[in-house]
Parts: sequence; C-alpha cells; structure tokens
Amino acid sequence: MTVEIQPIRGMNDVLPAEIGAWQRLDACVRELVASYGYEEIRVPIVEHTTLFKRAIGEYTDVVEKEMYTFSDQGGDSLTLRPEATAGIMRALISNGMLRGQRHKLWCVGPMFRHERPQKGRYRQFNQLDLEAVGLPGPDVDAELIALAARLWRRLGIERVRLEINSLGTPESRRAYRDMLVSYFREHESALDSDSRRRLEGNPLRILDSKNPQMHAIIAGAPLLTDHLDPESREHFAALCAALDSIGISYRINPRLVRGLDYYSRTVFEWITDALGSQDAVCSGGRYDGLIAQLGGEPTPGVGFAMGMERVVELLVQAGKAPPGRAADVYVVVSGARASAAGLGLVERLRDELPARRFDLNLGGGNFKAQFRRADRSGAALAVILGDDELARGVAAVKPLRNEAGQSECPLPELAAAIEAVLTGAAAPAE
RNA sequence: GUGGACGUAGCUCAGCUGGUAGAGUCCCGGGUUGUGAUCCCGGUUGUCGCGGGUUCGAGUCCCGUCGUCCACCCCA
Repeated sequence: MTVEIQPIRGMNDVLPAEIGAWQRLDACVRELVASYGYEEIRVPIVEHTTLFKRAIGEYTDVVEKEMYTFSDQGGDSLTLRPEATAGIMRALISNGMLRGQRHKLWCVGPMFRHERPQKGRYRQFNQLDLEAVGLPGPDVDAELIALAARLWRRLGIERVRLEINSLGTPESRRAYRDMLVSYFREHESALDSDSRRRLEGNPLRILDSKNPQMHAIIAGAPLLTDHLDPESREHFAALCAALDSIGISYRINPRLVRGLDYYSRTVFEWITDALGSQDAVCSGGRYDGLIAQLGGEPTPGVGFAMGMERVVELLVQAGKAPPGRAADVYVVVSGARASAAGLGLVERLRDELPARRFDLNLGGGNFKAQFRRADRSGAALAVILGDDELARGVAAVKPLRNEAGQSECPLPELAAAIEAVLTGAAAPAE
C-alpha cells in the first residue's frame, strides 16, 4: 500500500451522518433571504491580492498573516478569499451595477484563513453573507438584524445574544483614536505586551483585550459612543429605536470593534456561550466608504457574515439537527430469477411512487444478511421477492417497525399496497 | 505564531513501575435448508501516528516530527 494522503489541516469533510443539519440550514436560509427580497450572487473564490489588502486593510491580522496567497503561472498575486464582502463589492463595480442603484444580495460559500484550527475555527469554512448596497440606513441596518433574529427563531437556536455599537464616521473615529492613544500612553507602564504592540497599529483593539489585568485601565478609557459625530449619533439612536419597536433585545457594547478596517457607523455581533472561545456566530456592520475606496461610485453599504460551521454546531447542540432521511422500503431479493427481476420491479415502483425512497438490496447476500441490512437502513417496510414469489406473481410485504404480520400482494397492486401501509404507519395511533 | 492534553483494530477504548498487543462494536458465517433489532457459537482486521535514541528487550522511557483537540491570539 502506498502512503496515505492526509487531509489538509483545518479543512474538513462533511459526512453523510452530518449532512442533515447542513441541508436544514441551507433550506432555511434560502427561504428566509427570499422572504426579505435578497437575491443570490455568486462570485469567484480567488481574487487579486490587492483587492483584499485595500478592502480589509493592510495592517489587519487577516491580511498580514492569514491569507492563502500565491502566484499563478502568469506571475499575478492571487488570494483565496478570506471573506466575501470585498469580492461582492468588486463584482458590483466590475459589472457597472452602482450609479445610484440599490442591491440586496446574499452569497454562501467557502472562505479561507490560515489560522491554527480549534473548535469553531477552520482554515476552510463557510459563510453566509448578506449585503445591502445603496441604502444609507438605519432602517436597513435594523431589518438585517431582524433577518438574523428570525433565522435563529426558525432554526430553534436560543443561545445567541446581540451586541451593537457605532464606530462613527472615519473622521470621528480618527479623532477618537487620537484621544485613546494619548490615554493609553499615560498608562503605558500598565499595558501588557499585546496592548503596547496594538498602540501603534490598531489601538481600538486594545479595548477588547481578554486580559483581566487590563480591565481597570480599559474601563477608564474614553468611550467611542461618547465621541461620535452628530449624524452617527442620530443614526445609532434610530437603529436602537427600530430594534426596540420590533422587540429585538440587544446590548450596547461600546467596546465592540471590528477586525476589518472597512466598517463605519453600525457594527453588530451575535455571540454565543456555547462554542468555547470562538463566540461570534454572525457579525457585520456598515461600510459606507468601502466601495469608493475600491474605485467605485461612492455608495453606502451594510452587511453581515455568518459562520455556517458555528451555526451547524449550535443546531446540533440544540438537538435540532435532523438525521438523514431513511429509506421507506428495503427490497430483499433471493434466487437467481428474482434477483434478476428485482431491478426492473423497483424501477417500476419508483415510477409509480416517485416520492418514496426505495433501497434495493445490491451485492447479494443471504436472507439473514439482507434483513439485517433492511433493519439498519431504517426502512419502515421490507418487500421480499424470491423465486417462489416471482413464480406466483406476488411479493411479500413485511412491516419492520411494528408487530403487524407479513402479507402477500400481487405484483400489479404492489405500489398501491406499499403506499397504503406507509401512510397508515405514518398516521398517529388512534 | 505560543502553550497544554492526546495519537493502540474501520469505530470507541483498555494495556500497572519496560518482557514482543486486548475488549466492546462493526463486518462475515453458522445456530434458524427463506426473515432483521435480542441471544448463543465461530471468523477476519493492527507497520501501537512517523523517524531516531536508550535497553538484552520499547505500545510503555528520551529526543524530534506530523496530526487531533482545547486555550492564547484572531475572528465567522
């Protein structure tokens, strides 16, 4: 045997045993986004590296150390997308879709970040992305949050809560940033090494340090919410009022900042206590300057990204992950003639009962083995076709999940008999 | 990138202070010449993650390496 090929670290297979939760989430999402008037868009997984550098920010962790970047045969620097917003905005620009138009878009697919894998964090992971472009808000901000809230409700996920904040405009944020830097400089001796490093690059990130020794200093720092420009303050107040009016509870977290540079004004995050340290399930915000920054017609935008693996994990934990649907009928065949006739019989049954699932015994096996497989398949019913039955033009029908006895049925009436037993079995007991 | 725990049969795991591997499950056959889940009997399955080292002898000790999980970090 040759040496076994390893899977790539942090890139997982979704096996049939787990697929039920994914399919449920997928179906739920498609129905939901349609009911809010969002349209699907599909964009490439690979883009020019400069797109992400310009959109996300050169000095963010994602760009600095997490991107899968490579040169193609022509020498261009390409990158596997670490997030979806940049590519979608690029698509709007490339296809001339701006010029004052509005777009409500959704997109789902794999993202790639080279991080050390742990629970809820993988190198290839799937995100659901929603983007509303051309709408300045705050009404659309509120609706987007309501959409996410409705998804949790429909999926039966309860262990999530909402935090919101406003980052203001780039100008007000810059002014606040200067205040923050001078505050932390006064207390520089008390800062840990991480925070000192951030003081240069991204001082806002000091605010969500998890180091308990930093809490006192952070608590004394000026608050972003106290230094917003008047328009942003008004925008944020209107968002809060809209959420109040539709009964969505939230917590204002003045220290909620984002790791991607393009955000402005509204930011929000749905967090959970059920996933260990990867607690963000869905997060997003407004990016009014991004499109102009990428060379497009200046257009406001707001959106969020949801980590599908994390949602699936919450579904599983909540016991809302349905098992894969089992077969309805397992067909047992025995003897040379009956085995040969089995395929044709089951093909006919599939014509007559297209909604039912038939599992024909393949690969032979004696009766004992075939019934064992029938049992393990989860089928409600076994249909038995032996040479003896075939000669008499009948098949035996045996319920596998109750004590009702086995009966025989002429082949032309078999489909009707199967349907009758299955619907009878599905009906609640009187 | 840093730290901790762990890698033994397809799967879940046992294997005490070193003496050349074991259970359950799964799968297959039989008990039941054509009837599953239960029960009984039998059978197949291992480069003990990989590479070095110590030793008469290593699954067990040491070093390295790869992987998994968790935390830091980061984020969805």
